[in-house]
Amino acid sequence: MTDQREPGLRQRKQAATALTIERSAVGLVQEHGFQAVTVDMICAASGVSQRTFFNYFKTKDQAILGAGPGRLDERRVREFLASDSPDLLAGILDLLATLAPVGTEDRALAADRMGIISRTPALMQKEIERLSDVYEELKEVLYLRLRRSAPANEPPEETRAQSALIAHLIPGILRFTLEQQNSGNPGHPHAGTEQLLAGALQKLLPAAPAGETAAT
Amino acid sequence: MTDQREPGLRQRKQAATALTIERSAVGLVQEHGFQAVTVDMICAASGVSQRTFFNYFKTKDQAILGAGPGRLDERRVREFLASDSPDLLAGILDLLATLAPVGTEDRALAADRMGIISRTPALMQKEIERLSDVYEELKEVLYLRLRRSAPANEPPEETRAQSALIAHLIPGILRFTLEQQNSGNPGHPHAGTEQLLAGALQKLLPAAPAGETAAT
DNA sequence: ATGATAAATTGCAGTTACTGCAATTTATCG
DNA sequence: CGATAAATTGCAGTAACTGCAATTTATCAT
Repeated sequence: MTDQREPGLRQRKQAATALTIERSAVGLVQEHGFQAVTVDMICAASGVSQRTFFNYFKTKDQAILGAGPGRLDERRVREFLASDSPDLLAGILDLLATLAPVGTEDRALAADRMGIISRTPALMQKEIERLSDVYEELKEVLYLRLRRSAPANEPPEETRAQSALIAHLIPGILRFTLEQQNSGNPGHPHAGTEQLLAGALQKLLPAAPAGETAAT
Repeated sequence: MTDQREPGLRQRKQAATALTIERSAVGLVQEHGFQAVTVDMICAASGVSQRTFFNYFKTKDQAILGAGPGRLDERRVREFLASDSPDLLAGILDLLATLAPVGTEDRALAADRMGIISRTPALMQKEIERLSDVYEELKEVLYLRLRRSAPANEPPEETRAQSALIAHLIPGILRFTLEQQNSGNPGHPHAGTEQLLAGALQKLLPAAPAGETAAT
């Protein structure tokens, strides 16, 4: 196991430049719009060479959206798994909210990020794409959670498929809530989404019996 | 109104080269994989200059995935709107199936396309992205259809939101079904998705009453 | 058929994102 | 302080894509 006791001047500097680059990127996008910002502009604003830029971030998008851990927050996951609340959706959204626009760093940056993401369709697209990396994990977590509340006669296979399906549904829901809160009434966060979803799905599905678990 | 009575040698040639390019693209991807195929390769295989390539297709992806009309098939839409089947999901999937991998052209190409798309995650991503253009339309169609079956006391606003939500959900469902039919049992197309969805959503939502339309 | 006209094809140069490699700077540690 | 390894950088190159000006090619009136 490689130790990581002391922060070290080196690491500190590295973290600093990473932050500088991200801030420059977000700032420039705020000022000029996503399209108009080039990597060279970000480099100039950050005082690093283009090559160094790409040492820090694999893509331009990553610098703007933040490196962001491709993992769910452990503590939240545990809470979610332990929770007995029937409102799964809220739990899931909460789970994702932590990592969506936030990295591990400062608040202002995260807020700015959130702003430009929800204001720029192209960026929202990318952000949701970026989030896809988490779905694998979400699927697993979901499976664990679903198994608890699943009836005994339900084959694990089905529960698994359901987890996968729900995980796939999440980006859409996310996108929808973002879109809603962006256009029209910017007041309430994602209140009512569940009701909406409930109503919508009752119409979507053939019979949707409320007490029977399909055992075809 | 600009007339389009005669096909014209010109238009014919144009359609031909478009097809040639698409076929070359798909063929090359089949042979070398998506990553390894460059625009220049496609151009060489099609006997056109790179500039011409980009006159026909805005992006490399478009050549591989097909230009595909960003619109739903009129006839199908009408059928869908007229239908009384409670199985909305099936209807929607059917609606989308027509345009998903198919353009207006030949079968073999469409089949090959379908193959490489479902085999290449990156391409599936792009394909679903490409489909997003249709969601606006789908949302509208959905609204029209939903309004019919909606209870009288439901505000149109809510129906509208529901349509939007469902439209956003579709890519996820599509992705799921593709994933399912790709891995594991390649037998049945998208059978059981509805049951799965029903089960999953009963768990997703808080109470999900089966007779009441939420009127918060 | 023939030449004028407009459209399509092409070449060329340029921009932007991104990569590999080799050289140089810089932090770290004995 | 000097050796070592890591980070930064420059440079050259690839690949997608765009604009513009020149050229080819289909179309159409004569």
